[in-house]
Amino acid sequence: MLQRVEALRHASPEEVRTLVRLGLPRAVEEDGFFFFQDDPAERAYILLAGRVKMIQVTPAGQQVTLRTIGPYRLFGAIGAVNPTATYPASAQALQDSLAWGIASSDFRRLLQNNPALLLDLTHMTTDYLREMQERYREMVTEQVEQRIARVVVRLAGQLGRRIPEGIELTFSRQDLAEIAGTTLYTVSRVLSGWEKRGLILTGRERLVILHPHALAQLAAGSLPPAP
Amino acid sequence: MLQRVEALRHASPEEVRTLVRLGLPRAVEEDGFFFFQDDPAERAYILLAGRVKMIQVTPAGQQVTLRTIGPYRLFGAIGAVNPTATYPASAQALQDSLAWGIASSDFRRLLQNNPALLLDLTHMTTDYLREMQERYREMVTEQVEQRIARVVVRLAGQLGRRIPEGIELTFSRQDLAEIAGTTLYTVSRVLSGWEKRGLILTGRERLVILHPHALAQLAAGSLPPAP
DNA sequence: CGGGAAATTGATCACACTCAAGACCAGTGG
DNA sequence: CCACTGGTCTTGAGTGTGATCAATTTCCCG
Repeated sequence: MLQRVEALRHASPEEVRTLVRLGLPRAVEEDGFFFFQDDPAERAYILLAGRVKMIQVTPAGQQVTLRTIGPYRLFGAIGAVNPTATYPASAQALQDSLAWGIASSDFRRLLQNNPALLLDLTHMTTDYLREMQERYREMVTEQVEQRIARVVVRLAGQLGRRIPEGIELTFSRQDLAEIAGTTLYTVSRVLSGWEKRGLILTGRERLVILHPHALAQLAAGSLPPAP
Repeated sequence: MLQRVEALRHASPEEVRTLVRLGLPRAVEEDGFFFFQDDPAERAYILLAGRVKMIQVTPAGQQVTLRTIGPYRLFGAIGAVNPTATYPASAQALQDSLAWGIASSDFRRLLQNNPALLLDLTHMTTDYLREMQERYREMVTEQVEQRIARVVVRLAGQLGRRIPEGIELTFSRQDLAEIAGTTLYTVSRVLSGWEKRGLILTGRERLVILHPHALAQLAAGSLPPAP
């Protein structure tokens, strides 16, 4: 099962067994938290089932979603590796979720003994860093509609389900707003506009992308926004 | 000289010598580029003198500054390590600058042979990632004045010079605007406001922080913005 | 001095946020 | 089976922040 985790591609079967032995499963129900921002980073997690979002909360209570995690992906690892030894964000379950937790000390020991694994982790980190840099630029320079399009396209690639009509996503307007850095009102208006134009179907906590290509053009800015 | 580079703390003297032998110096004058976004990442650099900004340019020509690099700091390394093998941003000299360039292949070989170095790089990357996540959240949730205050405080810590009156920074309004993700007009207005309030002195491509504490409060949001 | 870039300041405007009211929908219990 | 309830979503109206545009002014350096 853990072989499907891209972070463990270079782990030996024996090391995987060690991880299984040292780690322990942790189930969190919808809206529950695996850990909170600034808590001491005691464990790194591998998500086995469900969906988790990494968020930061401002003093004023506003939520910003940094990314969403799907099955077989690592989370909390930055905190586990970083010298500050605290989590930089909170991890909240979007659905009932199950993860495998590995103590940070075990995780670090594993990395020390296996440079290939450490290299993999570095690649994952730099990939994520690239993405954050891109999203930062997008946040600064692009308008809301384009940003929302980017979010939808990205989520479709990561967590979309193919159905006959197109690609289905299950996110509330609020979820999308927190990811795109806007309000649920704006998201609602934009999605309504797309539906009128025939690009998507919308529903409660659900949307179906009918024309992925058109959405991708919107995201890239090559298609003008609605009139 | 290269011992002062935090990325090489765990390099053996012999490895440092190897780097000196394998690398080559590269001087770039003000406004020149060390490399461009999306170019193949042929070298990683250590800045020896001057100042360099990492930027992304949008299709429309807008510039976003991701970070500024001071002496003895590494840049271009993410591109050199990442599997995509391209630079995620362009590196432009803010002043006449000198850097030591190391071929990516040599850099990767060094990391493979010395896991401690790789670990250091991982720490640097995760630190930077933390910072990007924070700045992303700030960009989404905070108002301009607060963001500009954050930029000024951060730059003061990294590149400020102590002078009798306070801390001196040499950045144009345009520079600050690109870092804070706003326009030079807004930066100008905000700085004028601070000067009227006696928090700073301003000049051409220059500002002096008289009351670091008050600015820090502005950055933290605990001091209300100007009326 | 004079040229040119940097900075200031005013006027205008648009995007998206805020607040408010109500419609819609899904699940629950009588 | 239907009414109720709570949460999600929609839509409208009003507003404010900060971008944009334009016109000077200031400053530095040659």
